[in-house]
Amino acid sequence: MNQDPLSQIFGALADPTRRAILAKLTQGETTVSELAKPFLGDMSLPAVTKHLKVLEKAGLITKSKDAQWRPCKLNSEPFKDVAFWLEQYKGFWEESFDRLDEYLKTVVKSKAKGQKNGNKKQRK
Amino acid sequence: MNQDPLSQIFGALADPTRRAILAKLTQGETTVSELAKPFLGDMSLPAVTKHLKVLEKAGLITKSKDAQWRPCKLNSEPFKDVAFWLEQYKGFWEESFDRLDEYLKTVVKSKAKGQKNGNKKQRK
DNA sequence: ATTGTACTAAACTTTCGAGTTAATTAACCG
DNA sequence: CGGTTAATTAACTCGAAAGTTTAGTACAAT
Repeated sequence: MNQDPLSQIFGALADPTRRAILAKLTQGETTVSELAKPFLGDMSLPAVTKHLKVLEKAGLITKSKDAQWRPCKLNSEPFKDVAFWLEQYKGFWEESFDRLDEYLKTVVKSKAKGQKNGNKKQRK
Repeated sequence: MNQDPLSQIFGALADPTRRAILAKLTQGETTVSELAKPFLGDMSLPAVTKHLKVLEKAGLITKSKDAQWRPCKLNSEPFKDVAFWLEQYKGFWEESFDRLDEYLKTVVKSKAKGQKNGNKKQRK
């Protein structure tokens, strides 16, 4: 896995089991075995432990200690990071005001290139 | 890779090269070699082609044909999917109004369990 | 002390992702 | 046609991710 924060976060989210765990945690803190229950038909407990470790390394959850239990809870920061990253694209899908603007920019760019390369076939 | 849409999307986003490509595409449609330029010091052209294929399979971009060029453009749907998924957690990080509510729920739950299992040591 | 419960660690297998180089297709140009 | 540019395909390496089983740690209850 790439080690930059966003890559770790997205990497952690790219698994339905881990997303299901996160969804469960929106209902509040729970232990590892509680979180594992829905998946024990499909995979072993150590597998779930590993998923939790991935989520933890991405900062999405935090584990604490309570006797032999390891209650897990959600962490908000990575979600904010994703939201912040998404912001960059909000403008993109929410309108097409600046479509014309973008189009004009690419036209200007290829015109400039055209003069440099003679009359070879150009894009646009 | 897991094949459900969200996993493919998040998987595609879990790589800085691919996110850089997406960022570039917010400035408008471009060809493969244009997109590849910033990375040709770090990796080969086929590597970039592969990244584009991952983005395409996730639905994040679309390739078209223009003579020997393959102009790529952004697709909004997957971004919407991510935004929609994130919504589920917005409430979680934006306030702690219902923290007390959640706390009370877990207390009620463990009390009920306590009465079923006698006086064995319980969480909370 | 011993047993039971909650969880983790270690060792291993298997699959898959990310990169490589070399060859190939496809389109244009002279 | 022959050459160039744009991009992909094929075949391969390498490492890491995701799962397994087995064993080990830590704490509590009896």
